[in-house]
Order: sequence, then C-alpha cells, then structure tokens
Amino acid sequence: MRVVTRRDRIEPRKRDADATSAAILEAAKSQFARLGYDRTALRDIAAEAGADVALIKRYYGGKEALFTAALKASFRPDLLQAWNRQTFAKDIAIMMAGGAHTDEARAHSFQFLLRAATSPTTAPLLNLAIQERFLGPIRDWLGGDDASARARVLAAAFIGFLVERLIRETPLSGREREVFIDRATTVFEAIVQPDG
Amino acid sequence: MRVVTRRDRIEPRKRDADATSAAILEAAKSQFARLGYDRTALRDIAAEAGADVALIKRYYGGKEALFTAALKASFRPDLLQAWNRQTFAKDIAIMMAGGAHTDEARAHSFQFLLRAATSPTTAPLLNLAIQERFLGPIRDWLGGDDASARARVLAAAFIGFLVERLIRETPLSGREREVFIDRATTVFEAIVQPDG
DNA sequence: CGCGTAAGTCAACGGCCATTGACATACGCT
DNA sequence: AGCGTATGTCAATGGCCGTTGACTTACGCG
Repeated sequence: MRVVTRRDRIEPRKRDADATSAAILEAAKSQFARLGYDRTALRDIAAEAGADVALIKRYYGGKEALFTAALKASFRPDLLQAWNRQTFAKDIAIMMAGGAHTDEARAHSFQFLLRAATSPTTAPLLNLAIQERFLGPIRDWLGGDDASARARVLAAAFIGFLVERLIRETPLSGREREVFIDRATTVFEAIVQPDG
Repeated sequence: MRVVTRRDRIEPRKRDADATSAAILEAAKSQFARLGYDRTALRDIAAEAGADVALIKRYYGGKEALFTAALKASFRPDLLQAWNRQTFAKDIAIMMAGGAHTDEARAHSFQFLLRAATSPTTAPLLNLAIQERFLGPIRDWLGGDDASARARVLAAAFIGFLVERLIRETPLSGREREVFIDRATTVFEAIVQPDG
C-alpha cells in the first residue's frame, strides 16, 4: 500500500533544475513528515515529485542531506519573534489549546519535527536545527541570566504542548479548555520569569 | 558501529524456553527503546539475548508481535503511581536533566513509549497509549478538580521534556543544569498544584 | 543549423534484513 | 538406556532500498 500523490501531470514539466529540485524538496517534506526518516523511500519521494531517484542524488547528494534540507525548509523560526512579551504566556497557551482555526501548515511542520526527534539517525540533525533556529533565537529573546538553560526549558515545554495538541483527539471546550489555558499560561510564565 | 552488549556467557544457557524468550524480550525492550522500531534488527536482539533469530519467530511470531510484547512489558502503568507526591516535581526535573544519579531505566522506558507513539508503524497504538495508559493514570494520580485538563498539561510538559532529553547531545552540567532543573521543577509544581 | 552541456532516464549493484524451513542436539520421560 | 520432542542452529531466499554510473534527450547558444 504505497500512497503516492502523483500530480496529474499529463505533460511532464519542462526541463528546469530549479523547479524539479523544488518539487523534490516539497515531496520530501511531505513524506518525511508523514512517515518519518526510516520509512520514507527516496523512490517514493521521486515519484511524488515526478522526478527520478538519480536526480535526488544530483541535487541533494543523498538521503540525509535531503532530510536536512527538508528540515530547514520546514522549520519556521519566526514563531516566537513576533510575540508580545507581556501577553506571550497567555497567547501561547491559547494557541496550544487550539480551536477552530488551527494552523495546519504549522502543525504539519511540527509533526515533521516530532518524527525527526524520534529517529536516532535524525536526532542529531534535528538538534542542530533546533540549536540554530530555535534555542538561539529564544535565548536572545529571553535575555538575562541563564538564558540558555531557560531557553531549553521553554523549548521543551513548547514542543510538548505542540505534540499534545497534535495528538489530541477531541477539541477542548468549556471549563476544561479554560483550565487548560490557565495552567499552560502559568507554566509559560514560570519559564519566562527572569528571576529563578 | 553495532553496539551489542552480549553478556559474557561462556557457557550457554541451559535449554529453557522460558528463560530464552524472557531474554529475548529484555533485549527487545532495550534495543527498541534505544533505536526505535525501524532501526532495530532482530539479529541484534537475538545476539544480545544470546539466542538465534529463528527463536524470535518461534516464540513471538515476528517483529511486530515482538514489538507489541516489548511495549506491553515496558508499559508500566504504575510508573507514575510510584512517584512521591511531595518530591515529584523535582524528581521529574532531575530525570529530565539526565546525567548522574538519574533513573536511567525509568527514562528509558518512557523513551520507549515516545518512540512507539511516534512511529507510524505503531500509530494505532498512539491513541490507546496516550489516552488510556497515560492520560488516564495521570488524571487519577492528580485527582481533584479539573484533573482531566491538568492531566493534559502535565502530559504535554512531560512529553516535551522527554523529547528535549531525547535529542539533547551534550549533557547538562554545572550551573546550566541547576537552572534547568530549577525551572523544570517550577513548571511541574505549577501543574500539579491542586488550586489554580 | 549543429553542438555542447545541463537535465533527465535507466538498470544494476551491493547491502541489509525479516522470514522460513530443514537440520542438529540436548533434555526428560519411560 | 533409548527415544521422542522441545529447543536451538544454520543457511538460503526474496524483497527493499540507497547509491551509482552510463546512457539519452532536450534546450539554448554561437
């Protein structure tokens, strides 16, 4: 049972290295996020991209390199930057509570992250990406003493809530939702506090 | 680089189906937790157990069945129950920090769960695992009002720290470790508090 | 209009792995 | 002791996959 959403492309794409490599990257993001590193076959990525396996080698070098590229492309570091420092904790809590208008693309990118985290092969790659694009920015954003350790804690909580949201079956509502938001707010406030 | 901790067993175990299958299960727990489903080879499990691959088939049927068995064996619902309510927050924080004096076995078993929950192969187990065997026990353990919502928050934080621990490369030490533990303790305390 | 090169295709290689069935052997029962 | 069966061993099979190099084709430049 191999699900390959090959775009209905009767006429193949004109020869275009950029378009092809982009299509490959897109397919890679999709498949890696859905199946994880190990269970994703380059042949399938190529098929979904309407390209040949050999082109993956040519454009990206190999599986790991492609994964890294897909990881970078999926990882949006602008998550925290825009947040208001005053309302930050509550904003995040509400976002984690979720609701009707959830950002699918964002959830998707974090699904990718989670899958990456749980494969020993990709964990180092993910760690690198988190260092550069997540921990670093958060640390700077937090500022103050021990920003590094606090950034780790924040990142951990952040990831955890995202995962919880990702795997949640029934949407939160009513009092349960309120309590959830309340507690989550407290958690994030506790982390952001400059003093221990 | 295949790490196989073959017990120094000069003389092979006496013929004993129970002992052998138990050894296989133990090795399976270890390897699956460390490497995840896909990257674990039955040959390695067999080697670690001091047994032959064919016996895995005989005693467990196949890889997936063995994984399921290992999962059940690893799944200790009493993991949380055993925690001291007073020191719980700090205990978890220390466990998440890792390093010396941490309960590696316990962290280990939780990583197993995490891998299991995020492996597409075992995806059907995800809902069951999280809902019945994680959220449920936590809720009961917490007790009090709004235990359900608070259990969600606790689970989220728990998973997040677990992921962070999983992908961390360099062990925490010195002041960074202390601050990390401190903050994490605060987080878990905030969650467990009965009153909002 | 040729022609060089980038873009794309094809097939095979080698490795790894789960599975399997045939075979060997030790244990325990009579 | 002899024998049957549970236990353990071995090697082969077939499939999947990443990688690779040689081959073909289209594009665009002079």
